[in-house]
Amino acid sequence: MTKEKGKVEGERALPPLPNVEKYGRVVTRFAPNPDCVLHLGSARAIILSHEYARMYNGRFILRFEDTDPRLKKSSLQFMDLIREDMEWLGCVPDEEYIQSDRIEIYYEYAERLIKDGYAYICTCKPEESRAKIMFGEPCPCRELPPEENLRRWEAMLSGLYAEGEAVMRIKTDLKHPNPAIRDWPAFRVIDTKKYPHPRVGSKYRVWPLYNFACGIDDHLMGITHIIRGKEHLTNQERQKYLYRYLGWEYPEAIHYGRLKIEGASLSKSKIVRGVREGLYTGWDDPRLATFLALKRRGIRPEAIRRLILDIGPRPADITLSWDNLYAHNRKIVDPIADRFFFIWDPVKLIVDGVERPITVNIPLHPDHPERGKRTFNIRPVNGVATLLISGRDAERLQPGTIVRLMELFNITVRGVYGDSVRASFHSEPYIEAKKVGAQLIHWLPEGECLECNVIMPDNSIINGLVEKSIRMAHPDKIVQFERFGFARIDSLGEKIVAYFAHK
RNA sequence: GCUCCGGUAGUAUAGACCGGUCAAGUAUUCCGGCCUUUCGAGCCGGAGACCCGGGUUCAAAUCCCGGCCGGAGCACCA
Repeated sequence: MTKEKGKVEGERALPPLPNVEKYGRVVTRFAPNPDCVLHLGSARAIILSHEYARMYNGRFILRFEDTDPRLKKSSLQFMDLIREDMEWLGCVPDEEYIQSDRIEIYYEYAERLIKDGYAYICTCKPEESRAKIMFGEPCPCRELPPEENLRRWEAMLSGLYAEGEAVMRIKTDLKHPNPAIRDWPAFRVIDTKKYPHPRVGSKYRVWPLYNFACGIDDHLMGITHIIRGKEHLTNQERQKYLYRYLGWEYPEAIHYGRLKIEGASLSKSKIVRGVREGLYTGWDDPRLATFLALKRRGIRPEAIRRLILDIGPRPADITLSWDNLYAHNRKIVDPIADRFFFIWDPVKLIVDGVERPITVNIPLHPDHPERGKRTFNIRPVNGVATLLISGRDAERLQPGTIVRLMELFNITVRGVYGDSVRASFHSEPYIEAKKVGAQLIHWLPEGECLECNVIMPDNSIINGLVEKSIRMAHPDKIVQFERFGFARIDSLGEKIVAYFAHK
């Protein structure tokens, strides 16, 4: 093993995959149930699987596991949204499969296992078989000869059993110390007249369970390295029986720990329910940790990728801090975000002693003057200029202090009169402000600004005004509102709408 | 209750398989300084961690045992 874990530009290299040399080519997969949009919780499986495939010049497969038309119903809409999410993330699969297309394949293997005496059709009441298994005792069905089981299987397929009346189980070890491993269920009956599958309707009424479909597919698709959460550890044990009976070798499996992010729920059912009930504004509600929400807030996919690479595949449970994501994103976004003045909670600033009109040009980016400038015009009336400053700054202006209006001039604060702040022109050069250590604040000329709503991560709205040059931007652009934070321009209509990313 | 998996600074991660070079590295966060016409970025410095108790050993973050804490599974869900 190499001692140097080559670090590229602050990006952590992933630890090597086990036994790569055993396989001709690394093949990984991401296998979601399309019953929700993707979120940060899925990021680890997707990005790690994709990254490892890329690292070893292998293949990355997307497999939709839509085998529950009843409880965890999938939908075509989610399949499309998942594909879009993955493309946005930069994890485009080399191949795509959908399990509801492969039902007949699963049937073939089911039959083979029954014939070989490794599986049986159990027609006991669900509670009864559960109890027997807990005690490690066989039910009468388990002892039936393969021919009888085959007959029952045919009956299952032809619709002779209703929901709950028959289930196919894989024989394992009834004395296994972990009851979860004992004779696990592989197929059940679903009344698809009542619960039609979104893709294949009521074509099938016998549906494979997770361990069967997943186990068969991982082998058939040549998956060499399975990367998934450690909640699947017992599933691995279950599936190993399947592999033994079929004479297959189980792939390498990496089980990473549970990922949480402070303050956000990564539960798919809660997200789906919340959106359906109108608790959230949609899949991209800023309070959610869905990729759609992160995207809308101006989090770049590359930041998510770096975060996940940072975290790696270790099995310890972790709770991420948003700061961690923001730090990555800031590094990506800071060099490209144009700067604008945004005044929240605006307060009038009336400055006297301004003898002539002034036009100032301020670079769109302090480090990249070549990118252009924005222009402001101040037209004093009888030596009095009316500007706007943020309420938070206004509160802190003590009478008598000198303050620099960024890129404009220095003022001496007189005091607050009514709802406006009064001040007098002090001097123009920046050096004067520097000499006295004056505070720098940003401003807008009255009449040269547009209304702007910034949607915050908690879905609250900050009302304010933004300079008219914001029209130079376009929707989806990430900008920095100086002394406020980074935000993504959402729309440039009558009223400007932006989503706050982070400081 | 049963089965399994974890526990390094506020957060995340390296080191653990193959004990010493780890009085523990890195990123972020926080604090201070420099720089800068942003409370942004950059640069420099600082603070901050091996869950606890035993054992093995010349030597333990690393191996073993016990405890504590956290998580997952025990569905005719995935």
